[in-house]
Amino acid sequence: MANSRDHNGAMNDPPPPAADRAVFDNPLDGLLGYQLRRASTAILADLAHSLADLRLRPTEASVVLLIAANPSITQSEIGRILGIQRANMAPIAAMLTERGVIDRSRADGRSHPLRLSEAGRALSGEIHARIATHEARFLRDLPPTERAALVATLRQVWNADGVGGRALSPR
Amino acid sequence: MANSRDHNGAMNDPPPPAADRAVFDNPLDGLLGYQLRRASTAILADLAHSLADLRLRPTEASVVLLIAANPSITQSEIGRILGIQRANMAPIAAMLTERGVIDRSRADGRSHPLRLSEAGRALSGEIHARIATHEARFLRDLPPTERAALVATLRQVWNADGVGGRALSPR
DNA sequence: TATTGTTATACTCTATAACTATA
DNA sequence: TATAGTTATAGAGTATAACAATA
Repeated sequence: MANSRDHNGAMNDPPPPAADRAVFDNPLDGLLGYQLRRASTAILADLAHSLADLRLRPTEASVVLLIAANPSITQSEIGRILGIQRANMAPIAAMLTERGVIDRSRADGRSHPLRLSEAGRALSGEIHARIATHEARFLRDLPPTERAALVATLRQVWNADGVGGRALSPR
Repeated sequence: MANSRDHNGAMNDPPPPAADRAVFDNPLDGLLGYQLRRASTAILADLAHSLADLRLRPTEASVVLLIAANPSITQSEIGRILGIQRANMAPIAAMLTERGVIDRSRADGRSHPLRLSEAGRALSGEIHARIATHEARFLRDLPPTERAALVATLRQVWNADGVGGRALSPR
């Protein structure tokens, strides 16, 4: 995966020709969308690897953490917060229930408040630990002040509904 | 990283509790991986929408731009640069050839240098224009100095092979 | 032996439509 | 009528294994 030798400190100077082997120009290198995709897939793959022996995928682990922080939250609410369709939450909730990670009370007849079981709380703690180690791998080369700024800027990028309040890509 | 109310270094404070409706805590909000995934999926969906009437998906458009910038590049080389498996490049190159976007010479017997056709160059120009507009939508709220810094920081995140030179998630 | 291109296949995430049962 | 949960299905990106042709 690592080929492009470039790090151009500031913007996008093309990398200096190497003379001994072919050098290619990557016109995507200065694009936010490209860098987001590459960074996101790299960190996601590493997270998947970090969680693999827990038999949890990143999405599933994120659901566990959200339930841990919000006992009695419903599937639909989780989906709205994490950007997961209701339809895609169903098999995740079913799997976590079947594994004994969550308890599904029945409050309403249609709403099912979700809570972690005892085992689920232990699992949640383990997920936290894995994620902390995982994140540190990617953040260790960034000055601490830049870390928070990066996260905050990213939050601003996808939460930007625009100055006029209109949403981007209103699917 | 637990679930405290979150630390955003400077920028977005969490929205003030509304008192009339339930407020949930998102323990993922301070995580780099989470913010990367949300930002990446948002911008990717917008890009897909921006390219839809060209009948190009983001990946395909990125291949066109890379060929435009590097005439005679091979499929394998494109894959190495963009992080696309050789196996996944094949149907993309076949489709672009069938549509008359690229010309495949046969240099080698096994290497096929790719070049844009006349129509391909026009398409490449259109892609550039679409992407410029698209990127501007997500960057317009960021001070210009922060834009380049953000892109450079993201590049650093996924290109960080670590201080010791070992690669992250070496699949 | 190594590389290019290819086919087949599978997994994850995402998306929509349609259904039920409740409210 | 609107919402919660579910099922079925499809699209897109990514991944591996295996093969033929070529170097």
